[in-house]
Amino acid sequence: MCHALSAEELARLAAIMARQRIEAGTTFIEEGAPADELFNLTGGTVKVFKLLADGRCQVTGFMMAGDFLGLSRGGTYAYSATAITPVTFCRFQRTQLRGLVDELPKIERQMLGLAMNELMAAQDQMVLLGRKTARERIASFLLALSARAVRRGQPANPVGLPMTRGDIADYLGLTTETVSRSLTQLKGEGLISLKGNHAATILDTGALAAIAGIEDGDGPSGFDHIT
Amino acid sequence: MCHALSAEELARLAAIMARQRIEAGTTFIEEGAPADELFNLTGGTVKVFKLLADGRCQVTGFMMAGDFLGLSRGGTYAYSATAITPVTFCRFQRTQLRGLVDELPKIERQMLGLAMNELMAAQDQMVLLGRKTARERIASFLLALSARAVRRGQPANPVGLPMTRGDIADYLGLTTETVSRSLTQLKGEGLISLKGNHAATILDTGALAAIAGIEDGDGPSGFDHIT
DNA sequence: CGCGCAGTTGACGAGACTCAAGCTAGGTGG
DNA sequence: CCACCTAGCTTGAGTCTCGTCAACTGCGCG
Repeated sequence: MCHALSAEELARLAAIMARQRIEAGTTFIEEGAPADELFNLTGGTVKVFKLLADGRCQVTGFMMAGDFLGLSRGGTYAYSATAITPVTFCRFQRTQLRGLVDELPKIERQMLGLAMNELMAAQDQMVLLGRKTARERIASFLLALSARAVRRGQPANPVGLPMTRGDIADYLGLTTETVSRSLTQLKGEGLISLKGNHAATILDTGALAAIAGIEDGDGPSGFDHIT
Repeated sequence: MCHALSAEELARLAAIMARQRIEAGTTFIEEGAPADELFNLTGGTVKVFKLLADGRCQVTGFMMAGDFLGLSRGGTYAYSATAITPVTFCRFQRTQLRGLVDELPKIERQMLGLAMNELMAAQDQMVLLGRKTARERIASFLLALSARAVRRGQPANPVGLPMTRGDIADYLGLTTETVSRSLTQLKGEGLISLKGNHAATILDTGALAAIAGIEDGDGPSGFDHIT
């Protein structure tokens, strides 16, 4: 990231944080609960989601190492978060971080960058949810996961799918059955192959991108600082 | 807003900005164009949208006075923006604002606040697009507009609808016809009344909120500073 | 007065959801 | 080491909501 913190600044951060590890399946943020803490993921994958009164679920994102969690509104968390693999994170008291931020504006700049990137991802997701077909959603999803892996210095293939089909469905605004059918269809066309339930290989990136709508993955990557 | 700028700071901002007025229908930001400028709306309503290759459109938001525009990625705008009423705004050169931000961290804090609020709105919209029925989307939309009006010190009713049915459809992930049918249906049930094509009155807020899923409008309002 | 666009209404069809069986894989215990 | 067990996945059949296509209405403006 372009405005990295200095060693001294990192040390100050370290002073107020606690490292922790939780197992898969643990819900460590609940929408509506008092928002006292912030989390910075260091490993594993987390699903962030919101529920409607009747239980319908929308996953708003899958978070990985480096992502921040704990967005709040009116003193309570704006969403729930559940580990879908074993997860490690740093935990901060909101009040402590607030004081630190006053002294280290750089933190604010970093957070602004993270927020902007999330906002752009959210807008891409709105296009997906509002206007794409099931097939297009699945293609976009696979490409986005692959692109994210590359950005993290991992190979583009195979694409890890730590979440269940149900989680994918709740992320893409579909049902488990439709996710399964679409994956099977893409496999049948030779565009992807599936390795067990939690990995896929993209065999024809071009064709998949054409289906997805050509915004190849999450998009190029970072935002340009300031709005 | 909680961290307002001082008069001196506002004056410094004023030095690098230009006020402007554009008429309805003008597209003043185009997705993919070089992102040299930032915009701060002072009046009117703007639709922000993204297009797919085949012309499908997703409106990601309707912006009003006080909102910032100009999010970019890789040096180009991440979305398009079109005035749906006559619009006034302040225009900044990105390069100039960047220099100013280095001197006035408060600006960054304000932008972080705006970004966070937009992010929360985007997450609510993802729930709407991914999991709500047409009827629920329309109910949510009307309540959100009404709540936003109240937040701006305007009456809750009637709700102004400056955009066309097509714009509403592109915002809610529906078609013009479905928007029209849903509005007619709610009117038939006595929950709302329609005044011409560009205003609605909410007659039964409770019933509408029950349909919408009870996150009454945009939600309480502001975020709590820091993630 | 009439043209034109926005909106409404209707008939029909398609894509995704629901409900219901089977199937697989990974983990457990014998 | 293997058989079982169960959650998760796949597949199928039928349904329904919403999209598509088309006609009509009504308002605003020249």
